Amino acid sequence: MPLPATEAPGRLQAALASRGLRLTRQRRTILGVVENAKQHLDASQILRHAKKLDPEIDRVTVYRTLKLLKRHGLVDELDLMHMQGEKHFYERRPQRDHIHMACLRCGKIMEFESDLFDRLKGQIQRDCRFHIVVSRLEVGGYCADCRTNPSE
Amino acid sequence: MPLPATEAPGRLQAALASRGLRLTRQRRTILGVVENAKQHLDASQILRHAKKLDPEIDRVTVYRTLKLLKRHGLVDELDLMHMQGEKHFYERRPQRDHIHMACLRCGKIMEFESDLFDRLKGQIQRDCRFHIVVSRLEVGGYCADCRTNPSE
DNA sequence: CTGTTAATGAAACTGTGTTGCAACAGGATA
DNA sequence: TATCCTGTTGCAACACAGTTTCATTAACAG
Repeated sequence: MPLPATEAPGRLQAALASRGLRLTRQRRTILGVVENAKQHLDASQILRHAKKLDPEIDRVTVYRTLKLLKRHGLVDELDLMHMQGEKHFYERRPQRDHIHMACLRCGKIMEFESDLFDRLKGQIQRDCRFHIVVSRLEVGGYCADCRTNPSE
Repeated sequence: MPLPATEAPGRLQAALASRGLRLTRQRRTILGVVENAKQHLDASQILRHAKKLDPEIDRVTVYRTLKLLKRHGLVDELDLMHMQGEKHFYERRPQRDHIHMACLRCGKIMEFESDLFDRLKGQIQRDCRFHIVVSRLEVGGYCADCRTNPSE
């Protein structure tokens, strides 16, 4: 469940256009799907949603568009600890990075922002003289519900 | 490049045995390969190394053994930011978690331990009442060498 | 409107990882 | 050391995410 979108819709479209990339019908559709998603979607889910809006869209176009968005830093790719096979999930890159927590029992995905995380990234950049472009912190474990109701 | 192993060799074998799992010839071979690896290896590299020691070994056995080690928390699975396709890399689980930094230009993988990382995980466990079983922090960006010698 | 050029769709292909099953071997027991 | 039970192996076939090739189509600049 991505954190609530606090920015105007169409931000991805605007970002692509400002980089001189062609805004095709298919790209608009896929961008809309990613932008308005209520959960993290994988490529095949994105294709399924996009096909409802435009039945002609092909899965290759979905893969190519996701690759493009990733390369431009407009979406982040997640593994969510590979709980459901090897697929990848996508979300619009947020203003502030967050951590993904995956419950190994109920499969729920939670997000968490933390100053410590921001400070840790600052430390990496300083101490290792490493310029961070993308970061991903995922943890697997057991959520509060599954710890208190292990019988359910 | 995994941090230097500070423990006696054969730790993985001992750990498997203590859990009552069968120590077959093939498992000994694969455990040895993982334990003595100088870099992070993926499944096909582990198979190649294992085949040199035991040409009869099958790739399916490698996959099954890695799955077993992962399930028992004896090895960690890494993605290393998917810089070389979708394969996974493996390393013996260290006493203390570390961060993996992948240079997007030269492909080098660096490791880094940090108190802030330990504190961040503590915060997650407390604030989210989430019991962490496995964690993975990977960052992609540009290393010191590639920042100072962008022309090479 | 037109031309250039990038994007698309369709099919075939890669490569990683999995499954079903008959044959085999670890290791506990006597 | 021989025997048995049961987990493990090897093989072949499979599943599936993601990529490549290339002919066709459509953005959008002029």
